[in-house]
Amino acid sequence: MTEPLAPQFDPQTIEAPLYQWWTERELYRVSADAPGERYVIQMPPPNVTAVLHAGHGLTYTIQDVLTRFERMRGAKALWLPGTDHAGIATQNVVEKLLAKNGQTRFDLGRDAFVEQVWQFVRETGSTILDQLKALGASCDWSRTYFTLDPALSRAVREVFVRLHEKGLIYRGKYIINWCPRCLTALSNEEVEKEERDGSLWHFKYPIEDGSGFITIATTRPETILGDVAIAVHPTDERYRALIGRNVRVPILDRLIPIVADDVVDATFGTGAVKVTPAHDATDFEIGRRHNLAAIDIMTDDAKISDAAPERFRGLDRFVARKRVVAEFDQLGLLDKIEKHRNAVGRCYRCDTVVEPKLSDQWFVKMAPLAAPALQAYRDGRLTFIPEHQGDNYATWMENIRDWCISRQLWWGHRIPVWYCNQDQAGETRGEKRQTGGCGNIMVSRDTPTQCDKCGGALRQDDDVLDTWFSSWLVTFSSLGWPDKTPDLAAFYPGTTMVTAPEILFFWVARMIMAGIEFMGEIPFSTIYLHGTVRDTQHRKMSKSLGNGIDPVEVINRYGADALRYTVVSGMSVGTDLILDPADLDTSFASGRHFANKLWNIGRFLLGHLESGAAPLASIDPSTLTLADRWILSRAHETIVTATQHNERFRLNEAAGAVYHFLWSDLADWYLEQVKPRLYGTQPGGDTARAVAAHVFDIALRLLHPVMPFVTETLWQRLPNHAPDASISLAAWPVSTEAPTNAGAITDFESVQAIITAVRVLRAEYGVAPGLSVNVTVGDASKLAQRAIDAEGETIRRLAKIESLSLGVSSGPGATKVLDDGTKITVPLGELVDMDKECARLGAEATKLDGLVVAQENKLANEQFVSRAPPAVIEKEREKLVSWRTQAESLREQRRSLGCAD
RNA sequence: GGGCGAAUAACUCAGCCGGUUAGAGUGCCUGCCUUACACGCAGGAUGUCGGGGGUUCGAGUCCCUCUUCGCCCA
Repeated sequence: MTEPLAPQFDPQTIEAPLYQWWTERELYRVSADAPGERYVIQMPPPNVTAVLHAGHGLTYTIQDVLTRFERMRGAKALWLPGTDHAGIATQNVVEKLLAKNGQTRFDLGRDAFVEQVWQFVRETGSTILDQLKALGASCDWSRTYFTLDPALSRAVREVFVRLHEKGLIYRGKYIINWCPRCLTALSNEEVEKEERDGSLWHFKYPIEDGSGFITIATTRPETILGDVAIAVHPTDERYRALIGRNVRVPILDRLIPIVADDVVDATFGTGAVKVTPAHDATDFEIGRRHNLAAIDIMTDDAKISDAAPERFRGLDRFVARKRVVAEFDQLGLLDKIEKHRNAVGRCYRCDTVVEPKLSDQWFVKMAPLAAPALQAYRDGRLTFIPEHQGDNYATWMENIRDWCISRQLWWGHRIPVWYCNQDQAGETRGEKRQTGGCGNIMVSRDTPTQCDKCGGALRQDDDVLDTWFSSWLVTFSSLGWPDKTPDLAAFYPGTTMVTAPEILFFWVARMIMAGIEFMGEIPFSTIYLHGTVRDTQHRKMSKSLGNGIDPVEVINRYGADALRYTVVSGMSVGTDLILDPADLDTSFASGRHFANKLWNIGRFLLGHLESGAAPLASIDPSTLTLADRWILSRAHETIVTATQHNERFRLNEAAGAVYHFLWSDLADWYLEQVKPRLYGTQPGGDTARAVAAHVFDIALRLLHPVMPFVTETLWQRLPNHAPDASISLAAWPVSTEAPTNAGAITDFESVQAIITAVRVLRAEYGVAPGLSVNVTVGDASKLAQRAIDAEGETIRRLAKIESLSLGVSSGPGATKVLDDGTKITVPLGELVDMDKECARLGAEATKLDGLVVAQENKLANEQFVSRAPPAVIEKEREKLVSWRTQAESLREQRRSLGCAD
């Protein structure tokens, strides 16, 4: 793996072979008995049919960074991958394929259809995993699971049976969210609410005795066909006298009562509402309280059913809505139509308007599971990042509702319930199910062959379980549960959960409940909810909007490292990541540029290390130059910063610190300083090589979690480690600041200040880059003198100085005053425009005078001096001294130039 | 309707426990093909820190309020 570096950085040629090398050597495979403290991240399993999108790119990069960081710190780090069978999504994909041939799943039949889905999954299921590999994901692939694997399916059944035994699973008729296109129930979380402009229709219902009308308001007129009552608030004076009387539903000629119920909002509409128990959750509750019938007026595909008068039957719900309105209008009973904004629920998979529908479904009673999960948060055992997400979690837990877990799909874990009856497959959903046989219902871990009561034939429930009913178990089902495996002991509970906030309730909250219920322990202690990838209009990236970014394309163009760095550095805790899908070049510029820079730093440095480098420890400290001591100090500062930020999930700050160290400190300053020693035009080459190799090694390690490919490529070519070692298993750097380096930072900063001052003056007066200048340093502070003593040669070279002398300059020159009052003067002779120079110095002096006055007032303020901490006061005093000195120095320079006041 | 978040340079964003002459990347301007890198080097310009009020010796940072935008829940 150590061919010479190509002159041009080409991520394509290094990344794929490197990943293969990591995989072949099984570097990220973790066994239960591996040494180290456990660190476990469960990968949120992508849908098995998914292809990588920008959101995946973000979340999986973060997870990989954290895993690689902890692995280098010596942890037994496991990032556990898998894929999700994704019931509705996958079934929809295959149904669409069938539709191309004019077929539906019903044409194939259940078994053939499911087999077809399996075949599809086998063909395409590894796509996203391959894409993850291109991203550089260091997961333990040997553990990859699929939620429909036999082992995980066994866990699903075990959980269903256990919950049933505890009385936490029940079957019941409730209003559920029904998708008339997918023909299945949806959980509350699977329904997306969307505010839209709609109408609020006011209809008049005649009172039975002909004494008048009562007017109701509704947003869904078609449901009038299922009306069984009118409800008003019991304290509503307007309607009090009418309670208990009957009204006639005009277009149905149905007589219904007026009832009083607390849930009616007297301020909404007319204060009187129609009650349709079969098509509205609130109405259902009212119906129960008042013993009202529930008339289901819709078929599964949202057409009007036989329960309605013949002229409505078979109409689409929205056609029926118009028809109902028209009929009221004809009868003169349409009071008015108001504009009304209301939230309509839509299927999160196909965007069809969801129909609240009365149906037989399986539910999990959630309150008993939620209580300990809420307690875990209250006790501080769960940490949310950002912190405020915890409140979201708590609110949801406090108001938890039962979970509808049955889905009328074919792709998924079939519900482990068997009915002893004569009814054959076909008309088996909910209310149409007839009970024959002995009526026994069996809930079983195994697949029973006959009724355990009468020995009769059994029929399994047709429905499958909600996809999340398997994914809420993965923190332990992926480790062998319900068996007590060594893996389970070694890797449960995990450590960190990293995911998008939108699946906090879908998945994260439920995993916590499942973990407590079945393992007796929360499954992870930290939940990092990162932001969302959005376009420049802050819209979520989505297929339908066509505003997505394809990470694979980005990787092909700029490399995974560039993608990863851009994503990590652009994302801080609690904020979204905005990228421009129309301009990938610009969006990924920072990562692209940095990867290239790093490559070239490596090319340069490694080119000078071919004959090896001595370990730093073997170098005589007295041979270290100021620059050496400075870069070593900076390296140690960077270690501390990067480590702390990574620990606090501030990955952007950590990456930024290393970026600055590599680019600004190492490349712009240290490598420039060290060149003569490397070239051999100055002595001290061994020391220079040792220091350079040492700090570069540190920087590569610090950067490795974010940019695994470039860092590995360069690191392997560094001397002083085993030839077949991988940086991904190298130790995370530890800061051990050498005492000899004390003060190196301030001293070298003075070197930088002197060089910069000369460069500024050169630029200001347009001195040709090739031309050397003379420089005099006046009023040199001790600091400046030390800097010149230590790095005079560097100053001369980097600022292109012919002669550098201490003392007062003679003749006209251009001057810069440093923070400590040191005057840097370039005598430029006739090049200097005296008026301009006087004005420039004057402007700077004036600006400083302002600062000085403000600072004097501050320090004269009794309140400040008595109340501010001593350290702050000391700092402010130093500032005042510095500003005064500078101002004085500038004025002095003006006098010497003979500037007019 | 309830809850939460955001508003800082032209753009995308940092700024952590209140004390910096308010930073980075990109873009822009000037000059450089200095044999690691033009995906580069050197220098530069640009800010009522959304408005108003308050707390404090001191506010981009804390509190209140208004405006605008976004998210979640009903």
